[in-house]
Amino acid sequence: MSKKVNIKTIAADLNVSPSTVSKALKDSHEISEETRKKIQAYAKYYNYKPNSLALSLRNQRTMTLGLIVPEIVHHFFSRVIYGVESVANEKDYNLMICLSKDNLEKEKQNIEMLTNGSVDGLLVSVAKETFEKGDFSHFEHLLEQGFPIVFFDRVPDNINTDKVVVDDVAGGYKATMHLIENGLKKIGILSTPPHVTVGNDRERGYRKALKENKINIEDSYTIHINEKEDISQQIAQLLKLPDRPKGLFAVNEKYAAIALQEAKKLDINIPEELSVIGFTDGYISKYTSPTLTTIAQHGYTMGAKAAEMLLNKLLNKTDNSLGQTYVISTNVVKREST
Amino acid sequence: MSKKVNIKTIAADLNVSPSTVSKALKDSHEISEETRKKIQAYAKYYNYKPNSLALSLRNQRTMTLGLIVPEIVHHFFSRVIYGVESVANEKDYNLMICLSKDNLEKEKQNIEMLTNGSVDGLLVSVAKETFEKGDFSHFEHLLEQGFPIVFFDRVPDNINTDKVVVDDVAGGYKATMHLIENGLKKIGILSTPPHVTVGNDRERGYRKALKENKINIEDSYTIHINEKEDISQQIAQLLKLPDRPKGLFAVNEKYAAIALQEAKKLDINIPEELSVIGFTDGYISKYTSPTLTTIAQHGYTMGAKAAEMLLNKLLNKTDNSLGQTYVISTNVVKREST
DNA sequence: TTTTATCCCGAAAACGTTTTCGTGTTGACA
DNA sequence: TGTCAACACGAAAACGTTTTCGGGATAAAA
Repeated sequence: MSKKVNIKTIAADLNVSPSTVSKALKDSHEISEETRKKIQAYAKYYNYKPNSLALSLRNQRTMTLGLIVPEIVHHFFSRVIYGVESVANEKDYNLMICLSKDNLEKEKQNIEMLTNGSVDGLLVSVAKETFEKGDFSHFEHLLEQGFPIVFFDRVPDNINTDKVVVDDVAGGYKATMHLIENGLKKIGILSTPPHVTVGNDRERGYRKALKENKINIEDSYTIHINEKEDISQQIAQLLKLPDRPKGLFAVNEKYAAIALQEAKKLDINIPEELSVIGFTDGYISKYTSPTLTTIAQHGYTMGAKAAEMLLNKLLNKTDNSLGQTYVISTNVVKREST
Repeated sequence: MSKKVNIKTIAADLNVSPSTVSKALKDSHEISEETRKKIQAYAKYYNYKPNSLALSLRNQRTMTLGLIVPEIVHHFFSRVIYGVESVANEKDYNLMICLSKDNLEKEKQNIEMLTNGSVDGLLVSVAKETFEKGDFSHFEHLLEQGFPIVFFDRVPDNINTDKVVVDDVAGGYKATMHLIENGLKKIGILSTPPHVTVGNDRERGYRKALKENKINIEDSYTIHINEKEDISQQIAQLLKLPDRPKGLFAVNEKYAAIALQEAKKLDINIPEELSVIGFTDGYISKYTSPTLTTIAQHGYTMGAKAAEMLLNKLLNKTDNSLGQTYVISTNVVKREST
């Protein structure tokens, strides 16, 4: 069990001062070649590595970014993390990932933890509960202090800060247009309850597309899924309508996949009798049968962009760019279900 | 933009010494009630929070755990992370998550980063490339220094250390037995190349089950998928065999899902003409049609257990438990595909 | 021989904490 | 009035770095 060395122990062992060791290790010209070589050899042999805590304390920066996501067991967020990690690593920044579990209290705890010196900046996607309760005080507090922070995907509406989002309205519009362009007119939507902004926005896009094409909006074609109850059954109801839709836009991948399953049970052929389009570039879509056409959300890009914005704030001290919003555009990924 | 306060600024503002402030904030009896109240009120008002860097440096522990995973865009690892996070949080530990991207060099970098004081202990699932190249020196080094570390899932074989794994051989055995118990005799396997240990182990379980039931092992029924080429096609070949198997064990979820797709293309009814069983409690299995029977791998449990073992090492200084291995058992989750 | 420049190196402060050990003041008591 | 305990607080060291500044030694120049 070889002991852990640090600058002071090296200094003691070699009968020099800590300052000399520090300088020697950075190839300072102040140190004679002889001592320099000696110290470097010793450091290498004993595998000296500077303590990052001490460095952070001294330099007043940690070279790590904080990342708060509601969930990690979710393909989209995994992609985001991947994107963040890639650009952070390129600039020698590390990541500290925390889960809020869509819980306000946990989110506050995370914020507190991370902002007590552990990280230089923060990337956050806000918890559902935070939206429901409308309590953004923890973020406002941070912004007052000028703490660098960038929101992504689920962003607070009425806070003026940097954010990167996907254009959900346009996404819903594109999805619906895709169905319309395939000659469909009777188009249903599987959406979320109205307080979930992403679902709501996508639904707005859906309505916009229908209106523009002068298609009547049939109320019974809109289902607001209640996740507390049996999802399959709610979807089946739509499919059992006497005059059921020929096209179906699901605001997320899960609803789309379940719709596929239910259609199969009811012997509805896809895409001949029913076209289905989902949302999110997830895991599932590629492996359902038929494979699912979806709207790609570009999680990787979103993470990368958010990290880039944050790093810009950290590196260019010129804080002119206040309250920028970057919008990631979506696109249709055509597969077998339409 | 309210300034950030710390003990020294509080001390200066209140005309007391830093030590007094520190003690007052911890309700020390050494401090008079009057000063104590005053300091606490001030701290609360200015929202003082101790700097965790300084604390870590001082206490020589960071209260954070390092976690290195090969991939995050993978449902199984997401579950593991979730498990780790849950037990770590319960003990007031934080998480620092790094991705090795199945890359040896990146793994080494991560190790370096994390072990320079940033974390108190390490949880790691080893990168594929590390196995291929057989270079475990970075881990051995750490173990020599007595650095607390627990491996999970993909663990080095010839290093004596703490690990938690799933019993892959037994899993493969159970999967095959499930098919046999359904009356099947002609059973194929979709496996990985032999150097991937998990695939290899599962295949061993498969062979064991066949042997025990005196079923002849048909070589053409074993496919070692080469991921560099078209996976669908390789699987289709097996299904196009004149005397094709009636049961199919896929060593991971992806292969199983693709097999389903290919079977559909060939108009093979599932499960009537072909039963398929996968491995891993992933995302996909629930949303394919038919839904997939799989072997549940219990990622959450694995993460939780690994974290528990590591925390035990950290908290109970009694380091008697050297080289423990905890095995997580698998079980069949029956769905529609069998 | 004295001045000056150059070369090497060390002391000390700083980052923000905690904790041990003093120490000055007060009041009680002999 | 002198002694002693109790009380309330401060100084300093420590965690592991980096950096500024100063200074001793040597050699070259005056």
